[in-house]
Amino acid sequence: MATRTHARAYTDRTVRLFHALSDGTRLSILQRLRFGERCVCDLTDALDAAQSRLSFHLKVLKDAGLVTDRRDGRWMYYTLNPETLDQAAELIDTLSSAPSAAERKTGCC
Amino acid sequence: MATRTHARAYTDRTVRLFHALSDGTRLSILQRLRFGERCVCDLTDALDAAQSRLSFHLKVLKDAGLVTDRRDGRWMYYTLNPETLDQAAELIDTLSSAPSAAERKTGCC
DNA sequence: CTGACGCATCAACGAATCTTGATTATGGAG
DNA sequence: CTCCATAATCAAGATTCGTTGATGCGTCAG
Repeated sequence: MATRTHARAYTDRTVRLFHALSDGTRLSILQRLRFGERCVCDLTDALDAAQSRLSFHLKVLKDAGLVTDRRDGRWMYYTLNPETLDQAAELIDTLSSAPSAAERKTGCC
Repeated sequence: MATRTHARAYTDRTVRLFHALSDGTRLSILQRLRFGERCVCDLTDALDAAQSRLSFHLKVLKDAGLVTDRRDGRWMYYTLNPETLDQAAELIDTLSSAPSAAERKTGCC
């Protein structure tokens, strides 16, 4: 059933999103990016972390849609993606909200 | 330094919170709990999952503060904890908000 | 008391995740 | 072209996580 597939993809995306937020290094990166665009070298200095480590975490954040990147010469600049953050907040709001009439009718989920 | 310790504990708590949200089974549990209190047996039926598996995930959710439990006879009832969900939403809002004047003054983090 | 039920906990295993150091790819400087 | 800087990717190892089946603990019924 198509809706099943969609539900699956929806869940996968949500899982990836919260997984990306569930790591200290990645949260530190996001905190830094609140102050604006940063290149990887800025972050290695600020967080005192190896370059390959940051590349790894930046990829996780990017795959989750939490950041976007841009190349300028030999530098890669990373920026927060507020859209995805908003979606994350929405997902949480949904969890703490009462089920709709339609949801109550169909039982659940 | 005390503030360092506090910052560490704060980060740990945040990491645990989002980690708890980054699993399909746990998200399904939370979805069910939106409809109200449920015992473990309800959830094993609804999610078609082994009992020990649900116990494991419920513990993760409880340790993160996302649910609370209550014993009634031989049944354990689990309930959503909206406070923690609100905190999660706040954490995300902070990430997507512009840094305060004080934050900009002290550089960052 | 005894047996059954509901659930938590444990041990063991495979899978996923994170870190580190080395290698590769890309772009700019000389 | 050659060399250096920046960053992505890879391989290997350590750690954490999730699942399963077995065991233990508390509670109720008979």
